[in-house]
Amino acid sequence: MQVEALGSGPIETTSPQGRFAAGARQLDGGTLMSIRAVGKHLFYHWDREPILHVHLGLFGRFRTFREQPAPPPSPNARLTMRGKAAVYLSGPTICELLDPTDAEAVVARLGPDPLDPEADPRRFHDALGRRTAAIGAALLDQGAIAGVGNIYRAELLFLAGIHPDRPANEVTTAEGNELWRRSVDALAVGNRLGRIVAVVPQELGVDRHRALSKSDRLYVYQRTSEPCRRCRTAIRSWKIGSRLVWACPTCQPK
DNA sequence: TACATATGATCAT
DNA sequence: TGATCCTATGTAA
Repeated sequence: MQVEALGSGPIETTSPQGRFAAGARQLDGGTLMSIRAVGKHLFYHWDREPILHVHLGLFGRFRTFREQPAPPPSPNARLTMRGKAAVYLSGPTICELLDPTDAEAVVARLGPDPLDPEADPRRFHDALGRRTAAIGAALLDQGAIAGVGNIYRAELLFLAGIHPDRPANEVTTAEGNELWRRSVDALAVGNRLGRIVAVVPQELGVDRHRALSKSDRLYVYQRTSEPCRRCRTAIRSWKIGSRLVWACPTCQPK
């Protein structure tokens, strides 16, 4: 957890790359109070405004160094935060400062987050009912459900036995409930383990907590032409929009 | 060294 | 739908 790692003292912030120089100057010397995650969006709350909003996107990455002294940041680090530990951010899609009102506006555009105990799954079901596009597209729409990405999309649809091309509004209530339930479970496991693990432990005799290879942790994602782990049918992949999706044609019939 | 690729999202057309 | 942004990594050449 970055809050604990950085500690309760003032944080020194810089932007070696320069693209967040003004923001880093504004944050410099502040104390980090808490970090809130909503879907893929992160909100850093300090002992003063504004709020730091970060979205890692496809390439973004945090590096945390607890040892003293920390190694120097890469020259293209967007933001460095140095307190008790050093945290370096590179390649984010979003790194900006927001007033609380604007931060709330970002959250308001997001669908329910399965990791949030207060999340209202009815908002997810309503969103599906309003969409005629494929359920495979709806699951990547952060306004329908927050936090699901391309890996979870493929794995959740496999777990729920739904073909990715099915129109979202033709997903039954039972299937929608199953999708939500699986999302809550799978994202919680991922959050706990720090990596995406979709396999159900009772199935396949797999222990989620063991150090499994990536392909051991998943059912369909990037397993094209490999046999389905349940029925041995070859996994297929195709594009929905611009992103590849994977599915078992037998376990997820049209 | 070069290129393809990647757990994402926005903008222009 | 396609181009674009951004960084790191693995594989091919």
